[in-house]
Amino acid sequence: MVGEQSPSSDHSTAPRSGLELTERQRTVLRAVVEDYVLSAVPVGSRALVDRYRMLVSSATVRSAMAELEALGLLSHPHTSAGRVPSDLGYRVYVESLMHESSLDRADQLMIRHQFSQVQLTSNEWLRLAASILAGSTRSAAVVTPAKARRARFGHLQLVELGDQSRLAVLVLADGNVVQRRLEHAALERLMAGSPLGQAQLDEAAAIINTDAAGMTAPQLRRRIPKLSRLAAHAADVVASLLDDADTLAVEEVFTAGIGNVLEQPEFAEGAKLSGILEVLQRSDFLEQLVPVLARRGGVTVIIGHENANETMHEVSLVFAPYGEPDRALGLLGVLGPTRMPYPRAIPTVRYLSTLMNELLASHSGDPHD
Amino acid sequence: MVGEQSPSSDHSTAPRSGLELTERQRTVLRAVVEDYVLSAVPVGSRALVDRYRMLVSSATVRSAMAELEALGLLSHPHTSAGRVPSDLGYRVYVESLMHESSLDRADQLMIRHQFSQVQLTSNEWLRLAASILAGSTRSAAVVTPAKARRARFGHLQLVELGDQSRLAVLVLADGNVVQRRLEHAALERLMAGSPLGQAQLDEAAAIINTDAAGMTAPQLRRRIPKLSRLAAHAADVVASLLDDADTLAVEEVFTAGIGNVLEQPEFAEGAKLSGILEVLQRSDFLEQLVPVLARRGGVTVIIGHENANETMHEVSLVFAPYGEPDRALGLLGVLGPTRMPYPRAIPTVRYLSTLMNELLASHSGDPHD
DNA sequence: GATTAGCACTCTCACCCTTAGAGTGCCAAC
DNA sequence: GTTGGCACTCTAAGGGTGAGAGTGCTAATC
Repeated sequence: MVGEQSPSSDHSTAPRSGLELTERQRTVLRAVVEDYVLSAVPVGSRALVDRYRMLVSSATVRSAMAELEALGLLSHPHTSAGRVPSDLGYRVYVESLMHESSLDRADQLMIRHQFSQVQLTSNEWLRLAASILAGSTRSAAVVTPAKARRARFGHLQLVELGDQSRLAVLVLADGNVVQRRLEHAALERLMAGSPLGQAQLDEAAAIINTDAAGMTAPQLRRRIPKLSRLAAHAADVVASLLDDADTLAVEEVFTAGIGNVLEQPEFAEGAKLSGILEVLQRSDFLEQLVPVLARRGGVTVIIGHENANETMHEVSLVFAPYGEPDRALGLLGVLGPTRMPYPRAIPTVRYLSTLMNELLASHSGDPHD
Repeated sequence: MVGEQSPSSDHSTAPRSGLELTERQRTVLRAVVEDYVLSAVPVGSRALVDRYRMLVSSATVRSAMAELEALGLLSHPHTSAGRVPSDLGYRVYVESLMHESSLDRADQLMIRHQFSQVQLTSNEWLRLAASILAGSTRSAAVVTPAKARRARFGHLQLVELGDQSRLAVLVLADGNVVQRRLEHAALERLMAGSPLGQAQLDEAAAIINTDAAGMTAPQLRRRIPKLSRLAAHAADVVASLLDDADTLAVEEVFTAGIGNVLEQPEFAEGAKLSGILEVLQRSDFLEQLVPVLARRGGVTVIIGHENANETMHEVSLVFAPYGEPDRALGLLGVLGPTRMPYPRAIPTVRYLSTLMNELLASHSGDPHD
């Protein structure tokens, strides 16, 4: 897996396995990739010369293709078919051949505008992000909410509701909000039947708020014995809410544009995609991706077999983290066939990740769960 | 569109367009439907006699088939192919031919158990419902959150957070919770720079809480001029939160098991499904379904062309509402090819809808948004 | 009168063959 | 190093054929 940081970044930092291509080979490889991405049809030497107005004969291109095939960058569906890029071919293209522009100013504005229309308070903005990504790249998009690897206590509020029940609202350190309606009976029993007023609830919350700042669930549990009865009960509730936040993990995945991928000829038989969708919904797949993406930062491209999961061997991912590594971290990106318009997908993912960073920062810890 | 209420309900209440079938025709139609649902292959007279140990000859079955075809219940892909049920054929089958059993006791327990594992506080339980539905029917499942058609005020709490910002937590009359972090500057400006303490926030909230019970956004807005400056500002925030709750509407749709449908031969070319997925994501489609399902109550089956939307002409829906009509109403159901195992899908959808009703009622208005 | 056996007929599907065309690889010439 | 030429290969599309499944009809049977 190799990625890159920004349009101006040095793509050559990646392990290149000592590949030194001639200028001609580079030109041919680039042309093959770009033609194939557009047409989905294996591309022959003749067609290449015609379409890209090359000043050499098809025979010359043919020999360059043969060299590239020997290097493992192109392959042959069968003897008399044109060439198709291999995963490694796409890799080299992404690393050093692609003309990558940043996103159109107009597109940027349009995207920004759409975000301005929606409240960051709900999950809607993640849905929006997925839908923008999918529309703009014509691939399937995936977005996970930004949350801390380990939920930490931020602030607790116990709210007396009109109907006699209570609501615990827990703001996590990463800005997410978890809430739970408390059973009437349980609390009441603790107080030997005497009804609890908002005042007592506030008192219990205040104890926890000063005591538990930044704590994880186990840390908080260790403190429980030292607390008063009411506060201990509240702490117990909080600890279990923290557990919830931990286990939910990356369960919530927003996808969009699956139809785009279904339309691609490589997935003409729909059954191919069904396994991939399943993997995507399984929490472990994206979860394993989090540390990798976080460490690399910026956009990471994973092409076909580079994917650890075998089911994903026929697709490419273009992903980026957003949020802050030690605070709340989410993922976003697109999934498509390896024959993906990388020069379009990469800047779009990059722009959206920086934009979402920005939104997250400006609303500093805005709840969106 | 015709549905039915419970396993013991009278299916014959539905408009039958005066169809009177002989016993033989009924047997043959039932066999054709059940065979075709399993095999996905047009079924011929001979195969039917063999597989269902009918005590008549294939010629007899043939003439019954011809009669059924004349009635529009079966059709012929081409002259020398077997018969395939028409949408109307499925309709009659669902109405009066199907042996519908309620869900296995074991299945019921398993489903119940899975729900006991998950907090009803988050959207996770809707996701779970979708995933159970999809797994149990091997179709695609769709679940929308239960919410009131028109959001009404329930209870407001303004929370002073540790980091100087504030959180407005609004509990709707239907039990859903909406929240928004308030911009620091805006509130402060109103108070001419003097910092707001929790006491003042509580005061503002208290005014609204006594004043605005059960109000919709426009109703609340009409009251704003009569309120104090701080309370008016709070009311403004609440009104906009109510707006949010209204417009989000059915936007949030949980789907699962799309892969199941992709595996069906009728969707072998994935492109067919892409349009359907799109329609499903469009809010208006499910939204239009809400009143229909609510009015009918119980399970509603919509087969192929019975679907108002043309894109959906090749699929069937088995849907039911859950929640309370005038309070919070959600939808759940499955989507699959018209060749769907109705005797399995219908009881599953029915059981899940009653179960979710039960859960919703026992947690009476439990927040799950 | 319903049921059935028999039979001619129809249509698809799988198979094979053939051909056109695209593309390759190689080699000798430039 | 590049190129034109050429033999070779392989696919994809088209057409023909036969087997098989299924139908509809009719005349005979119960």
